[in-house]
Amino acid sequence: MRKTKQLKLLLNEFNQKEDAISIVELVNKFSDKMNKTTVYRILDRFEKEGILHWFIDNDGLKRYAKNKKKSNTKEVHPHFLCEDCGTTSCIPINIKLPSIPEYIIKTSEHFLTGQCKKCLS
Amino acid sequence: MRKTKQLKLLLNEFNQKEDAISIVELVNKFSDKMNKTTVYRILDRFEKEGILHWFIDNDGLKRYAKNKKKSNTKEVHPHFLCEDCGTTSCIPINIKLPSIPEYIIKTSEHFLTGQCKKCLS
DNA sequence: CATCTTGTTGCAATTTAGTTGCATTTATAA
DNA sequence: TTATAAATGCAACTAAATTGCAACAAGATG
Repeated sequence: MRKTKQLKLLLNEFNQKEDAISIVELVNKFSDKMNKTTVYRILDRFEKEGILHWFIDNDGLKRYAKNKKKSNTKEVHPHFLCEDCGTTSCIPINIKLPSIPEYIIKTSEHFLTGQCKKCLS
Repeated sequence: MRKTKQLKLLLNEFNQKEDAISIVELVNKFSDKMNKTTVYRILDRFEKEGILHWFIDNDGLKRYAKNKKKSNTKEVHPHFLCEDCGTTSCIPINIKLPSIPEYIIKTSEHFLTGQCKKCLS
């Protein structure tokens, strides 16, 4: 991957905050810095490189978040949307893949909503 | 709710098969029987009546499935997409809401992929 | 340092899911 | 049978995401 200035801007964004960020949010934030197509493509590359992972949130919007360790396997942890502050974040707990009789489970997405610790304190 | 022929067609569809059906699928299947707007609106009514519930699948598509019992509260059970046969279904097990320290959990969506029992046997 | 190669970007056009307003139709209660 | 409110069809619209192609620029090579 070439270190273009657009790539650096996006990478920096994910290094600044831990939250999961929606593509729409990024496209708007950087609308004067880069084309929306570029945002989509860079995020796509980041995912393939194992830097980010993504999931579909409650609204059907795609969100990206940083991986803890570089890996190409999708991380298995819940994603949480706070109804109060609106931030979506990865919950750093290991969810054990549920075992269902007669099924083979390969991937698991867990999406939660409620109130986060910041908004409760 | 009036028993229109469009409503009966859709209701029949959900009575025929247990699987979760995407709106897109229904719009295509009944494109010569009713307008797509009608599909959206009838499904919306079914949900308000507690006949169906919905969730966003892996692709960001809205899917509807029958409720076991009539209720207006969202059911808490995992949804499963079989990679082989492509069907999405409700897994009839009770998922206990995960408890996360310092968080209040209100809703929980669990989306799984893998292979279903039909495809394994 | 200059130049070449190819990965990357911008732009415009397109696709697709989902929504809205309004005129018309139809289920059903009176 | 008729009135009326609910439901439908249609066309236009919004918004997310994708695609093709020409232009650009990172960084490797000489």
